[in-house]
Parts: sequence; C-alpha cells; structure tokens
Amino acid sequence: MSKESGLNAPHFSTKQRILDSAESLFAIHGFAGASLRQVTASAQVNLAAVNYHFGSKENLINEVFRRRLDSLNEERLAALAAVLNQPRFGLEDVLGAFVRPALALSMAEDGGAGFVRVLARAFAEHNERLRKFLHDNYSHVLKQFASAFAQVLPHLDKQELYWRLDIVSGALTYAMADFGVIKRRADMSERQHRDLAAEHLIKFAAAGLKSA
Amino acid sequence: MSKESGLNAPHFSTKQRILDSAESLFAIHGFAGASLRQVTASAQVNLAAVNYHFGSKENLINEVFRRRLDSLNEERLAALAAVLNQPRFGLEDVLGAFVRPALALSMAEDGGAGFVRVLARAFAEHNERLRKFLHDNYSHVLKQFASAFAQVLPHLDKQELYWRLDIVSGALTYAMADFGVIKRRADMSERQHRDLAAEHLIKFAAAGLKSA
DNA sequence: TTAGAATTCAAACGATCGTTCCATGCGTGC
DNA sequence: GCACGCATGGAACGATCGTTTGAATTCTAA
Repeated sequence: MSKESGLNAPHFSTKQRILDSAESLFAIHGFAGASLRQVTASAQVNLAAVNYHFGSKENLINEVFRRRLDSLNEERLAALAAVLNQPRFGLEDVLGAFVRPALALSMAEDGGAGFVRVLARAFAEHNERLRKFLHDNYSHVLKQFASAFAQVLPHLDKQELYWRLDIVSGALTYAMADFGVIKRRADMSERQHRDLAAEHLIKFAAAGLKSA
Repeated sequence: MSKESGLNAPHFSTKQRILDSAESLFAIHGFAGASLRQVTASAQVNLAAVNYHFGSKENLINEVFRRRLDSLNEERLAALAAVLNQPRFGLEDVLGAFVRPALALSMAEDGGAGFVRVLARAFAEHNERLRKFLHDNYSHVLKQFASAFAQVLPHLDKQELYWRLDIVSGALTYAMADFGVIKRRADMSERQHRDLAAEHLIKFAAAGLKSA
C-alpha cells in the first residue's frame, strides 16, 4: 500500500485532483487522520501543491465542503421554491426537497458518496472553525427549511418542532452516509435503490414529525 | 492552555484517570485528533503510563468503550428481559429498553455525556479494528433487540425492518450525543429533561417504525 | 526490615506531521 | 528569442506523534 493507487486521471487540474483525493480520504480516515502526504500521493501531485493552491489544510477542508455544498444547497432551495409555489403542498413535499438532492449526490457516479460520509463526520466533529464556516455559508438554507416545516406543521410549537427536526436531520445524515446494514438488493438498479431510499426516509421522517 | 487543566482528582487510580481523560478528549478531538500527551497531561500522569497500563493507544480506545458498554448493554438487556416477561408489550416498550439506559448514561453526573459523543464518533468512523471490537463484544445485544423488534412489528418483512432500524439507530445516536439545537429549558431539571427526551425519541422512532 | 515486584519518571527513539524555501520547468506576451 | 509569471519539483524545517528504555520510586509480602 505504499503507492496509494492514484485514482485520479492526470488530465484533470491539480486543484480538482487534490479535492477529489482529499474528499475520499477524509471520508475514510477523518480530517485529522488523513495526512496531506496521503492526499497528494493519491492525487499524484507534489506535496507542496496543497499549500500553494489552498494555503493550508484547514482551508482545503473548507473547499472540499464548498465545492459540493454550493450546488447541493442550490438544488435544495430550488426544490423547496418549487414546492412552495404549488397551490397545495404537505410535509412530504418539504422533506423531499431536502432529502432528494442529498440522496442524489450520495449516489452520484463521481465521488459524491464519499462526500456524504465527510458531511456526517462534520456533524460528529465539534470543530469550531468548521461549524463557523458551515454556518457562515449555509445557515440561510436551514432557515428557509425551518420556516417551511413550521408552515406544514402548524400544530407543533417552536420548541417541539426543533426537537423533531433535530432528530430528523440526524437520522437523514446517518442514513445518507450509508452507515449500517442497508445494502442495495441485487434486483435493483442504483436509480431504483435511490428512489426507494428517498421514499423510506421521507415516509419515516414524516411519520415522526406528524405524530401527535 | 498549556496545562490542559487536570480535571481528575488525584485520588483515583492511574488507569481510571487515564480512561476519564481519554474519553472526554476523544469526544472533543476524535481518536486521531487527541494525542496521548494531551490525555496524560489532563489525567496528570506520566506519558509512559498509557503504554504501561494499556499497551497501546488502540487498546486504550477499546477500553474506553468496554468500561461503559459492558454496563450499558447489561442494563439494556435487563430492561428488554423485563419487557419480554410482561404478558403484553408493544413497540414503545422495546424502544424504551434500548433508549432509556443510554439516555441515562448520556446525562449521568460523571463523564457519561462525553462517552455518548465518543460513541457517535465510532459510528462516523469506519475504523475496521474498532468495528470488529464492537461486533465481537456486543453483537448479541443487537441480535436480541432485532428479534424483539421483529416480534412487535410483525407486519414488516425483514428487509423493511432493517431499513427502519438502521434509521432509528442513527437518529438515536445523533440525538443522544446532544448534537444540534436541543437545549434544556431553564424551568426543567436534568431528570425532567431526560424523561422528556426519552419520550420524544421513543414516540418519534415508534411513529416511523409503525407507519404503513 | 528487607527483598522483590509493581509502578512512575524523565528522556529519548524514529517516524510522520503541516509548512516553507528555493530552484526548476513551462506557457504566454513582447 | 527573451523575459516574465504561474506552476511544480525536491528537500528540508521545527513540531509533534506513539512508543521504548532504564533508572528511580513506591508498594507489598515475608
């Protein structure tokens, strides 16, 4: 295992290859556990390239998040806007706007699956700098969804709603990171598997959120 | 922050002080992120004491888990046995047997709160050695609970049950680690807060598990 | 009291960490 | 062709990592 098998074709840019390798290695070994030497070896670039292009390891971590979260949260907000524009919509619609884009990412042909595991790690870590970065860049997304949830769950007071949204987001993060025992059945395509997963997650979360 | 403020009273044994400090530092910085020098400084013991008493850092991690999980899983199995001995019991009872002991630990006056965060990290990490350790020592607990869940959810086939149990365990781990926004209300005691949390978690999980 | 085991201690080991330096290669405009 | 700026290369920096060593100390039992 001395060569770490450079997975990235060398015709992509240095920055992109570093991001790809960092993402998958962070998913496996964590932020502290994956070294820049592992990352640069996997990306087949020079060790100094990380500090040249990203400044520091800390900033590399941020950029790994930014690359995926910018588009992911755009998709979520677009999906939410489409829901809110409908004449009638319910809890399952709002949940779908949050879940489906993330689940699509977690099953994308590129490294999206690894990224969702990285995302789950970010929740597990209580790293202040990372939390501040995520809050600074994406808190408006959570705000809009919280407001939408409050709209479709008018019988819950604010305290109760937060309780349940907290549990839901934990469950969804966990499930989308593909922790645990769920395996795709052999008679299903990836697409079918993803749709089934979304269906399960939404139904499950909706049941918990709605219950008296 | 050069002294790391030894939190452990020196009248406890060296092994115990190391375990206490390791647990809380692993919760904050992760297994790779917390160094043995931090641990021994916080425990106010010599650096070499870890390798003397535990052999290696890897084994120290295992012992951090063993100390808490042995009693936690005993309590869970005892609670489950009590449920199964009742003439009639339902899903909420089985869930309670799983949730309440863990929630009690997470709110115990000693370092239990930190341990649950460590436990959440163990789920986020895909460390093979750690997963093997947990499986080797505690898989019988999961087996018994899975069987009990199957009993109270006869309308779900095995595949569907696993789906849902996976989501539930993720949600519970997340919630019990006290991630997220839930804060104890000022007008509540710890005990009240714990009971309320257990109630929420059980109701939420039950709703998701039961839904058609 | 004293021999021997158990524990603690300071110090150092080699390895690896993130980062920096500076020379070298390479592409584009003059 | 030449010079300039961006990118990459190898090599080393000081710091910190887990671990080991061997002597000093404390505990225990005869």
